[in-house]
Amino acid sequence: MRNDLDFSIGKFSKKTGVSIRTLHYYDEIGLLKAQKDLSSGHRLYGEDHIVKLQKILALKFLGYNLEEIGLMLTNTSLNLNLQETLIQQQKAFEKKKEHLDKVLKAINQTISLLDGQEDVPSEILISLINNIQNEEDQRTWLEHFTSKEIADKVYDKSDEENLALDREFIDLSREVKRLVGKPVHDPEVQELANKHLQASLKYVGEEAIHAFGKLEDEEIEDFQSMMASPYTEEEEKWLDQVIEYYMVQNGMYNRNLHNGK
Amino acid sequence: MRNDLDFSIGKFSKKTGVSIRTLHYYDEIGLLKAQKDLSSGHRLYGEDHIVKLQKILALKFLGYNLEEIGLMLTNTSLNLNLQETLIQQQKAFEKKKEHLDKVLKAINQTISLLDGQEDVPSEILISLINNIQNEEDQRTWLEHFTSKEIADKVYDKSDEENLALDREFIDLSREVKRLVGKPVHDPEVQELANKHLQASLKYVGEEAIHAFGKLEDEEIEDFQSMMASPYTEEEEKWLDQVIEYYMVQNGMYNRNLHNGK
DNA sequence: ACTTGAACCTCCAGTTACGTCAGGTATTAT
DNA sequence: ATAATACCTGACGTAACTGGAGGTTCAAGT
Repeated sequence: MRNDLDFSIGKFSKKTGVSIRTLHYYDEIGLLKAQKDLSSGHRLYGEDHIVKLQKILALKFLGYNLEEIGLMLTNTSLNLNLQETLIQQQKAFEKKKEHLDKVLKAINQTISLLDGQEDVPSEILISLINNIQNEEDQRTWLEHFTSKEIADKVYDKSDEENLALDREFIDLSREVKRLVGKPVHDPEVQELANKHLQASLKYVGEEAIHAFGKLEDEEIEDFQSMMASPYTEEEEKWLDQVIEYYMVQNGMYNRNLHNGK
Repeated sequence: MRNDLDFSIGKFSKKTGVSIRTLHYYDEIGLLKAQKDLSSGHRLYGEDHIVKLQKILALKFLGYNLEEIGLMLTNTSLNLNLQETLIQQQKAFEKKKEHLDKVLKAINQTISLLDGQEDVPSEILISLINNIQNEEDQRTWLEHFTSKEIADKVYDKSDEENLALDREFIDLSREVKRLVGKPVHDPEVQELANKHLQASLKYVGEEAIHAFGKLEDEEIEDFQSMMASPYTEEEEKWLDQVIEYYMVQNGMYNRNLHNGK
C-alpha cells in the first residue's frame, strides 16, 4: 500500500466535491477511514481514498445506502453482490418511476384543470387527485366485477376527453352545492338530476352502468370507498333523493345509477 | 358542525388504510386532531375526519410535505396556493424523473454488461457508472472546448454500440492488469497499446482526438477529473509509458491521445 | 362480578445521511 | 507575533414516521 497522503480534508473535499462534513461522517461510520496526523489530529487523504470514494459515490448513485455500500466494499466480491442486487434495484427504481409518472399525471391534470377556471372547489380537486391515485385499483376492481372491455372503455380516455369530463363535473358539483336543500321536485333541481345522469352516462358508459345494476350493494360500497366523493354527506344524501325522484318520475328507477363519479 | 364520531382509531385506521401510529402522529402535530373521549382518553373520528384525511393524502400524493399541507388546509384558499405551487411541484418532479432515468440507464447498462461476462473488475464497473453519472457534465465540457458536432458524435451512441465499446474496454483493462509492469517494448505490450489506441479512436472519434491535441494540459486534467479511470495510479503510469513508446515507435507522438476513456 | 384478551393510551428511542452551530486547537500568511 | 484560515470534537436538528415498554380501558365470555 502506498502512503502518499497528499490532501488535507479541505483539499480532498474540493477535489472530490464531497463536503467536509460528509467526509467526517464517512470516517465516523468507518466507510472511508482517513489517516490521522497523530500530533494535530488532522485527517489526511491519499490516492487510495479517491478511488474508494469513487466507488462509494457510484454505488450511492445506483441507489444503495451507506450500510450496503460498506458491506459491498469489504466483501471483495463486489461483483457477485452487484449482479444479484442490481435486479432488485432495477425493480425498485421502476416502481418509483411508475409512481412518479402517476404523480406527474395528477399534477398536470390538476394544472390544466385549474387553468382559466376561477375557484374550483377544493373538494373536487381532491376527488380528482384521489381518483388518479387509485385509478389502477379501481380499474382492477371494475375488470374483476364486469369485464376488461368495460374497464378499458371507462379508463382509456384521451387527456382532452378527461379534461372536458372533469370540467363538466366541476360545473355539476357547483350546481349541487348551490341547490342543495331545495325540494326535489323543483324544476331547476330536476334539471340538475338530468344533467348529472347524462354526465355519469358519458363518463362511465352504458354497458358499465348496466353491469353496475347487477351488483350487490356491498360490492358497490367497496368501489365507492375507493372513489373520493366531492360531496359532503348532506349533499350526497340530498343528491340521492333528487336522483331517485327523477328516476321514479321518468320510469327508470335504479338506485345505483348516479354513482359513477 | 356535525358531531357523529363513529370510529375508534382502529376502525378509522382500517377504513382509511392509514396506520394507527400515523394517525397518532398527525394528531400530535395538529394536522388531523381527533376528538378525545374525556373519560377514557381514546380518540374518536367522524366523517369530517375522513374528508380532511382524504385531502391530506391527496396533497401528500402531489408531493407536499406535512407542514405545507397543514398550511394549505388552514388557509381557506387552498386553490390559490395550489395553482402557484403546482408549477414548482411539477418542475421538481420532472427533475426527479430525469435523475431516475439516469439511474435506470446506469443500472440497465451495468446489468447487461455483467450479463454473461464473468468477473468484471470492479474498477471498470465503477468507472462505467461514474461516466454515466457525469455524462451531461462531460458533454457540456466537450461541447464548450470543441464543438457540438463532436460532442454529439461521442455521446449519441446506440445502446448496442455502447455495450460493445464497454466490453472492449473491459477486455483491454483486463489485459492492462495482466501485463502491467512488463517492459514497454514487449511485443504483447505493444499489441495492447495498439488495441488501446484503436479503441479510443472508436470511442471518441477522430475529430475529437484531433481537437484534444490542441488543448492545454490543464484543460485536459479538468476533463479527466470528471472521468473515472479504471486504473490504479501504477497502472496508469505504466500505460502512459507504453503508449508513449508505441507512438514514438510509430511516429505519431501525442501524449494525450489515449485519454479518451 | 370476574377475568381475559384485544384495543387503546403516553412516553421514549431510533431511523438516514448528513447540515449547522459552538467552542477550542493547528496551521499558514503576513 | 499576530491574525486569518483550516481543522477538530461534540452535540443537536431534520422528516415522517415505526417500534417498544409499561400501563389503562373496553368488550366478551363465564
